[in-house]
Amino acid sequence: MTEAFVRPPTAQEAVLTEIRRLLVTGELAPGTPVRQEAVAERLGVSRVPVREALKVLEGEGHVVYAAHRGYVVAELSVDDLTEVYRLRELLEAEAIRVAVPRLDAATIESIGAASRAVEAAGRRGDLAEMTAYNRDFHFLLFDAAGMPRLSRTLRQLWDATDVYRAVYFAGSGNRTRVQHDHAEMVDALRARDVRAAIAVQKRHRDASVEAVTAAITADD
Amino acid sequence: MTEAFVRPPTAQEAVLTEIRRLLVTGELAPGTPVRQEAVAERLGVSRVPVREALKVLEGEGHVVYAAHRGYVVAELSVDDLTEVYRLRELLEAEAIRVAVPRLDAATIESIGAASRAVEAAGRRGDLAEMTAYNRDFHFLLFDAAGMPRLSRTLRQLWDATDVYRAVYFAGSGNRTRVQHDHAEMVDALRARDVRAAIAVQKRHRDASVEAVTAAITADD
DNA sequence: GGTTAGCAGATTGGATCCAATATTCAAATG
DNA sequence: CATTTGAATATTGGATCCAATCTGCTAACC
Repeated sequence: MTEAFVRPPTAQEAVLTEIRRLLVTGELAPGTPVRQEAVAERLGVSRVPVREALKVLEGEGHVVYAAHRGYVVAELSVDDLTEVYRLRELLEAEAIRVAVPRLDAATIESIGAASRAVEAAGRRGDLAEMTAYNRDFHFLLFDAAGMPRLSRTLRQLWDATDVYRAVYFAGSGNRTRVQHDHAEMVDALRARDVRAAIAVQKRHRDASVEAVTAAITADD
Repeated sequence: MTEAFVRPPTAQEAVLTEIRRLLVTGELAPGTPVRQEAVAERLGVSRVPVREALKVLEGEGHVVYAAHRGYVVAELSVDDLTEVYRLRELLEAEAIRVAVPRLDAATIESIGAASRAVEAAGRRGDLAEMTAYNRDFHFLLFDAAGMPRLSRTLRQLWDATDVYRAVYFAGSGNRTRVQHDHAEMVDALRARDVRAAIAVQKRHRDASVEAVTAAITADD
């Protein structure tokens, strides 16, 4: 079977992925207004699909909306960040508690593969791929809990800080730390050790919140 | 100062509140497709604001969307329900832990007032107002935690089961139980007793999940 | 007879045009 | 000189029209 060619079935979807890309790469920086006309022209579509895509992003909290004034890229305060990570702590612990006893060998293998993919991308210095595979690594585990709404909520929380995630991977010191944490996590999963897995995830997250906080407070 | 006259600044907003009303009253029942043209005609607007409102509702999980096939009112399985209540348990406990020590007398008074409003609406037999004031009662407390993202996530979870909430209030036995629980909660808040408040909330929620589960499984 | 091709009808997706609102800036007024 | 009023411009919100896609049915074919 050849690689399926996926044309987005709708323009809104194409617009959505493109705006997301602009957000994570920082081309649309927090605080800047989003001109519908500009986005539409750039992507060669009309303003209608742009507006629908922006409504989705509004729901996810990536942009804030005011009637007749339009959309602005959301800014994340340190308080917001602290809150996001606290909620992640509560919900990721739950996901791990439920998922670990249910894990099969194949899933653990997939998680290990994602870890190696993060490493490979890191050696190539490809930050975008690193963050993508890192996300795979964690959500393969979370999704294994079989709680779709929990997964969805966690994705929203991860999305909220995605803008700043690349910052974390930029430091090579952080990169080796990530590798180490991921390896520990896979060991804990193989041993079906819930407590250890939660502890690793917490350390992992704490290191990240520290780096991102530094990044946010830096450019004020 | 006279009562401010609030005209919805945009049609999408008006459409949004109207569709929400149709959802909670059950006029748009779970599983039924949402015809854009029908909604638009009913509200005297074009399909454009309807589509944008539906995108918001999609983000909130009230409708599910498939490209070129349109929107369908979301159905809630028992598994979904169990998950929603489990997540509420985790997050409401956090909200109460943070909020209770921060509560001032005025907020506690407002919560008490909301409780009396629920009771009054109950005596009138007005289910819609009961659910509204009940929501006020709980979110006055949750919001007091000063964690906007937590409040938002909790609102999403409450929204997801809103369709079935009226069922719970319909039974007069449940109504007196709610009054009793609310009174106990106010006592716990006055005493600044976090453990008691969390325990009351849990009992309150468990009773609700039982009633709603019964309602869901009934009509299958 | 069961399966598939193809043709209406219905419904959604997108583009264009017009209306409503907000913003900016200059001029008039105290 | 500060304030405010008003017009011009930019931007968003909504309506209408056309295109693309899906659905259900009929008929041809194996």
